[in-house]
Amino acid sequence: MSVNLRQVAERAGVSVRTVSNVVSGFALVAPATRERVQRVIDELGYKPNAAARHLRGGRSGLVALVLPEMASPYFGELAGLLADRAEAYAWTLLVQQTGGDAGRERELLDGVRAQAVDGLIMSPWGLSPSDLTRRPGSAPLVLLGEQDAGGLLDHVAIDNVDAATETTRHLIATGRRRIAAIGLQPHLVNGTAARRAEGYRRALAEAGLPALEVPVERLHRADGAAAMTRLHHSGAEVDAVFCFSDQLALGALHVALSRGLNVPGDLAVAGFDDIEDGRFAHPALTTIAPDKPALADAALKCLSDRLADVHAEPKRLVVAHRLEIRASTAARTS
Amino acid sequence: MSVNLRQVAERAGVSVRTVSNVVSGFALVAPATRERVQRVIDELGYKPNAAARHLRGGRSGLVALVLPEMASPYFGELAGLLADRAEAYAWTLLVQQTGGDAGRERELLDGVRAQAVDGLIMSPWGLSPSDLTRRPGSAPLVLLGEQDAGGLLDHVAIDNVDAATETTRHLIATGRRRIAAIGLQPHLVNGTAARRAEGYRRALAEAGLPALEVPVERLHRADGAAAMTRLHHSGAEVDAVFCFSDQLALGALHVALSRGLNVPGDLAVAGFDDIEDGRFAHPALTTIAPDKPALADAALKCLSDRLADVHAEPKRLVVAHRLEIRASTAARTS
DNA sequence: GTGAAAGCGCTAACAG
DNA sequence: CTGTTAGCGCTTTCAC
Repeated sequence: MSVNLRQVAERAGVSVRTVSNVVSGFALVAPATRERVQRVIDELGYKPNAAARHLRGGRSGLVALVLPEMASPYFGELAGLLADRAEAYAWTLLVQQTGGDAGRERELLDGVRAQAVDGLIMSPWGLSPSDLTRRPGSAPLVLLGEQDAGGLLDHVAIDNVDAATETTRHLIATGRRRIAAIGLQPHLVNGTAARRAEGYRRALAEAGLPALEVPVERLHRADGAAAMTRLHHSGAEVDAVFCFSDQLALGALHVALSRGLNVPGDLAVAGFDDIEDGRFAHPALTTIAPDKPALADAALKCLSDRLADVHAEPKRLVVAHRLEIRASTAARTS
Repeated sequence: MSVNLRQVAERAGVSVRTVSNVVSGFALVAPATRERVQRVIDELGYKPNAAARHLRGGRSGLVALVLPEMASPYFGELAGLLADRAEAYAWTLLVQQTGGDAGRERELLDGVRAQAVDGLIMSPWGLSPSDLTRRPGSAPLVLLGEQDAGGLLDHVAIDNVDAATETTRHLIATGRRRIAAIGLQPHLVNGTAARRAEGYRRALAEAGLPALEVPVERLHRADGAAAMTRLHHSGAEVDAVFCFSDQLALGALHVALSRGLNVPGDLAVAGFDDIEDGRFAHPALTTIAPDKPALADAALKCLSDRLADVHAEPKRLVVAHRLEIRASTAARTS
């Protein structure tokens, strides 16, 4: 078994209290004592027991990250950033996947783990904001994504309406007139797709252009491909598609290229999220680039603030985004 | 604060022992008592305290996943599979990133967290197998990837030499004669790239063809792009590139297409890992598809077996792979 | 500056 | 079948 405080204390000829002081570094200890104790700690390879600290102090040093899926490039990047930056708060990240399922989200929110972590960072798809406010006493929760919970929950996100408006305006500015949107998810309560659709419609309305919206089941490449195929079969003449995620856009792009379309000549394609794939696609994908490091920092900071003051006013943090214009939406040279 | 055993016991008019029995379900409890206690548990919303259980029982229900980076599609997919399947073992996954850095790997392996988890699943890049065997008493470790630790460590992997041989033979069979390999990492002790290079050389030797190896710094798309650019500038005439990861291949593909090359007409491109990107690239990427679900299952099973018997003989588990032939290496129609 | 001891919530050995 | 209780390793209050 591993070494404990008492063994270190005995060996160093001091009490456990003193060893504890040396380890935590807070209380005053005579320099000579401190050095002697430290030597014994190194010698014995003493490591404080996390379970005992947790039990005693009520803090585990663990933060749960609850995501629809880690394999998605967007969430993968975000998880990586969060894991790295969590270190500044002495937190370790624990990841749990929901598949976007409401039942599973509920389960993870109410489960044993939710009480054993210092906080949760979650990107809900299935649960509505009002569902999310109804939770028995588990750890503080910070949401990723715009969630209209009537100011009752902390959340961090970009301004999706604005980003979508900007993207659609860009497509219009490059001379496109028949612009389809791929990515509405009518079956989800999650408002992100709805907000992007709102921005899309707004820009089209400004220009007096008609909207053409193609719903999808999920947000994978295959869904983008299927939507593009449906769009094609519908006979709709389209000169641009705005996809609500880069994955959808890459799927759509794949189908367009396979059908022999010239992108951006015949069809412009824009995405959302700025995943690495999109930068190396051919043509490279125009996209909305959220400031992901800022998003990760904001989420952690928000959680940290909440822990410091449980009764503070819930925050709504908006992080920056940037329209990243690449080859897939270049203006037609006609 | 939250409810504990004692409060449930008092309310139900039984001892903590009985409540504990009801919760764990192991010991015998009279049906009437069980029901009464269960009702109080539900009423009070009692949830067992993970810290106390951990302290008492020595098991945290946590498994650390130590990876170079979560944002990489391959590791993202694997992490997702592991997180899902860990549930069958009642484990929650905790993820830590190393960036492939040896110091960081050491740190995570020896740190406090490594003692507070039931086990670790790790994909080492910086530490050599012999480094990995030198560990003070932390939790059991299962390695991902072929690690020649002289049979001292549990590890699960595909047969990299075989997979690379197969891929190279395929390129030769489609009529390619000047086949470059992109992805050696001479600065890393990790043997994976070396094994793939071995398979590549073997197949070339069989056919009496020369090898042309391009090293890379890391395994991102940008590195593949840089390698392809260097290859081009070197003036080497090449009709196929075998990249040791799909990310490298996608970077190389991007550069090739940007230079106006026809893929697969002028140049065949093959990758490794079967990430979703590759399937939707244009042309779709030929690749080695490891059986990732099997890999995840094997790693968890291996860890579970190790926990059950600390002194069992270390295992070397080999999971299946399949050469997935797609458009990027189609035979030339000349 | 340092020691003694209580107690966080749980499990399981011991008693009945 | 159920009650009582020691103790997992740590922090911290209280004494000295």
